[in-house]
Amino acid sequence: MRRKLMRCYCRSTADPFEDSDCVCSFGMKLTWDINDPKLPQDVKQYDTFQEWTDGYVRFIYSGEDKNAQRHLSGWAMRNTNNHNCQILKKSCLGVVVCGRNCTLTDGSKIQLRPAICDKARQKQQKKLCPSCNSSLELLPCRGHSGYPVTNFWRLEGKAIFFQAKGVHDHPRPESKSETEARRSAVKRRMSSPHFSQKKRLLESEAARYHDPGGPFSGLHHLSCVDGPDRFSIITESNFPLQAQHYPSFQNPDPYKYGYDSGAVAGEPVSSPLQKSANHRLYVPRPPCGYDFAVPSYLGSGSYAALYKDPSGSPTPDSDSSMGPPGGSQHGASPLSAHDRGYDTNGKHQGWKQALSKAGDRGEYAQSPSSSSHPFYNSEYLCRYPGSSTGPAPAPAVPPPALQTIITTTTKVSYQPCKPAMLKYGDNLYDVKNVAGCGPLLEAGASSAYSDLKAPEDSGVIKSALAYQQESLPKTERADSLETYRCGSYPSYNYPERIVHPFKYDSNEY
DNA sequence: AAATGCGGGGTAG
DNA sequence: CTACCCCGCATTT
Repeated sequence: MRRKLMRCYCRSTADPFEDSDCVCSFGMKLTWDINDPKLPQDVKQYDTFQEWTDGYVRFIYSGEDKNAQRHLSGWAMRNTNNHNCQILKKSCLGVVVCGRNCTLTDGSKIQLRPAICDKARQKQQKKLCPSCNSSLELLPCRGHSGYPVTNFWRLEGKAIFFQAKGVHDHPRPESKSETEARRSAVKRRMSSPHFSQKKRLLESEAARYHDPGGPFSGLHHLSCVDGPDRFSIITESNFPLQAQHYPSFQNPDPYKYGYDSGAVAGEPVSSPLQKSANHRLYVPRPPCGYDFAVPSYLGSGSYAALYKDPSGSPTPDSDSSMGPPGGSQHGASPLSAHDRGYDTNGKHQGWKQALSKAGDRGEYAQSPSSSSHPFYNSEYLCRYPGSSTGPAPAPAVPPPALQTIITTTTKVSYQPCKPAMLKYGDNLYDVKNVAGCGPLLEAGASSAYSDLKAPEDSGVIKSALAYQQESLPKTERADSLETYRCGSYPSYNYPERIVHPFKYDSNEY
């Protein structure tokens, strides 16, 4: 095995980040790309699991982390074949919303988690909005140059490397744990003796999910009449932002508790009320509060405002749920970002795209937009803060503008499964020693890591980071450059969305 | 029934 | 070639 250089990966990376006080994630401190033939070998510090990653971030989790092992994500990610058995690629399905973008009395929105299974998703989309009865619509994710945001997972020795590319341009769906919790709750309910009776009641009053006076009146959501997966209601705030302030995942696995328990995941600690409180706090969302990723575009209110139903068009195809770019469906050509009125997308699209490209592997994008692109300069957050409100017609132009600076993902070594040579930059590495499909570098590289890729990260990440930084308390723009390598902070991403699983009494099931 | 992964195939730039 | 997407199949949950 040829190790190319530094043994201690840490050393090779920027040292400024080595300090423990650095606010960046450990993964972001290191310079690596999921596609690198060799990843840092001697990782001694791992990041805490991040449920809601957004933007161009990288994390290195412990191989012991259950969530990482399951390749979990709060976003609805589905497996995508990248023909690379060493790297698991997953792309975002977006979020299912009410075709009319109806707003509940409490101002919340319905934001369902798209079913991962194509078949299930089709079914899901045939259901109607529990609140207004209009058809549900799948908002595809197009945060990565018009394509869905992608997440990459790679097991390397004892570490699980995670890399995300793209900035979600849609609200967060109900998290997996929440969905599960809700389902189980429903199940319990269904089995309960009183179920039938209740069901009847619910049905007759389907319309009043949110009774203002109820116990949860302070919260946002309603009960769903349709079934567990029917929907989750979320406050708009859910969207971007705030989450990060939520200190939830500090421990290595805290997250898992959420999953395992019936409790709403992620909110280990708070009671419904509390959540609510948090929620509200963040709602107004300060322009600079998001984790980095997304932006502010959606401010709470904004999202709502923007998303007006256009024609109420019935849900478009169901199954196409996925494929945006192909453009075929959903109108979604990248540009058309939804004609559905979901302007949000459009607005950010431009920059996002720029980002995305840059994000992947590149350096700063030269594209026009890049220069001014929010992601590229810390001004972004503040600039677009309320953008939601603003006009911003976004150039919904797709990828065109960007130049391909980066290669997106899956690129690299494509032959992982077969012993062969990995091409890296200009060099070829013989990987035969490395097990074919096995842990690629693990064996061979025991200690080597070629620090090659730098270009991309720098650019991309930087921007992303800078972006993230905004959300950090003291950090200033100036710092961005310095810290750009840092990723989102663990404690940040946390969904603040509140959902009341138990309120979903619905019937089905 | 769904979620997950895998891998063959096809398409577009 | 690269980067995506679609599909079916098998395995878990």
